Amino acid sequence: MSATNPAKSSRSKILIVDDHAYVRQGLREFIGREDDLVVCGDAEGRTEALKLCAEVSPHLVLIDLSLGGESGIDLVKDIAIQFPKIKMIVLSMQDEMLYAERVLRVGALGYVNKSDHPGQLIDAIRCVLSGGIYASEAVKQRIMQTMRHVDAGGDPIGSLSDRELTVFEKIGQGQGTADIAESMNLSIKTVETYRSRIKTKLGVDSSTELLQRAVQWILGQKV
Amino acid sequence: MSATNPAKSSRSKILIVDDHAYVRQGLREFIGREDDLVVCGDAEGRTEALKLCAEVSPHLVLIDLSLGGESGIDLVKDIAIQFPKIKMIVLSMQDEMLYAERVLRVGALGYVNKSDHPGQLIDAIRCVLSGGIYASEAVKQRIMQTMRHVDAGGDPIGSLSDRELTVFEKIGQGQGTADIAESMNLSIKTVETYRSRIKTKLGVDSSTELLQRAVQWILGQKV
DNA sequence: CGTGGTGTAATAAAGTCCCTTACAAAAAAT
DNA sequence: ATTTTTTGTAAGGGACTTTATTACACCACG
Repeated sequence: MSATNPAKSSRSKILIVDDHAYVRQGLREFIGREDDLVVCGDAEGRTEALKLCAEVSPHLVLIDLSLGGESGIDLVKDIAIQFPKIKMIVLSMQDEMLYAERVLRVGALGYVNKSDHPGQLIDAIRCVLSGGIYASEAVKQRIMQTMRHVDAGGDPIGSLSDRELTVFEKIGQGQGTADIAESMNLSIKTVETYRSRIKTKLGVDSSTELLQRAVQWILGQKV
Repeated sequence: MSATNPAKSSRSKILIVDDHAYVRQGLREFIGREDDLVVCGDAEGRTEALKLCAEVSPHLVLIDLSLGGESGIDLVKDIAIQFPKIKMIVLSMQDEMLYAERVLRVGALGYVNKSDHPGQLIDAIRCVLSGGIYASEAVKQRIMQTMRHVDAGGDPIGSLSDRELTVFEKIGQGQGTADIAESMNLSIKTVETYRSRIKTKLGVDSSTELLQRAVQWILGQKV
């Protein structure tokens, strides 16, 4: 059978998950143009996606991170557990860095930005289908940078020392350096040292980013 | 000529502006299925959109609010001034009343949510093309309410001016003052002024709190 | 026994924040 | 129709924060 029509039988089945009908339609179009790929279904939300994974056994699922209300990350986790053979690529319109690491850690094999050229998505799909991991240069570098300071554990926040973690939490609660120093009975200078060590460990450059990460962490890191 | 083929000559020309290729493609599909409408072009950003308005004179422009870096509101303003006859509908993925009001005030005639059923968009297009103004019940009610007493008692974020809101969003994305100044082509000093006006309007004292609020707003606007 | 991470803190230069002022254009109020 | 307020833009200057670099004692791990 495969000998009769290798082209058709080797088409890889892609499932699309996005909460916007327009995006689903657009993705169908772009993917449908490739003759080694075929869209085998689309889902608006998580339950529908899981149902289709079971029914059509896609080779790869394309997941939008912001599934209106629901969290795309949860879907990634669910699929990783329930269907370990299905590969996943996450599509996001958010600022890369924030989510790329998380998403790759919980089981996705690729991360593509929605505003990238559609050709990149196709490249990513082929790359992941043939056993690779796909991420932009920037993301890869960032991950390397973070990994450098982390021992196999995964979560860079786990590598913070006790005092560093305390400071990190207080930062996330909106306290400034002076407040923290006071509440911990330390010199401002000491708190500054912790801040800079935290920044190094998390691979963060600016104080704004540090605060952003801390606030997110405090808000339940559930994205 | 028009007698020979009335159906074709009366098709209304629609221009699509969205920064995501997938959404543009999806919209093309959905709109193309209607036989009284035709997509006469699509643009990724503001300059391209304005160029196409001049070249193809669309009857209606469909504008995505979040044009990656740029602000969709500015585009609406530009088109309203340069092409007063072209009608506009704004598509947004935020289910925010906040944007609807702004956008209708600066010249759009319709506001549709991206996660609504595509049929609603088609309804909105027909409604606007035949001289109406389209907004969901909720939006209409909210506008009435706001018009009655413009004091923004409920949502202080609603009292931010357009530029202030843009800055607020960028703050929430983790951009620092210098980054924002650069991306908006403003002086750092100007951005600082917006920051302090935002702080006054939101009743926030420190920059840490400001960032915290902005991050929360960005991460789902309902924490 | 030294090597490295942790807890503490300082100095100095660069940068940011905050308050104040300014002024033109647009919008709202009177 | 004119006055007042808001918006968009920007600067000056003092206070404060951040960043980079250095220091040193302490404890633990190999």
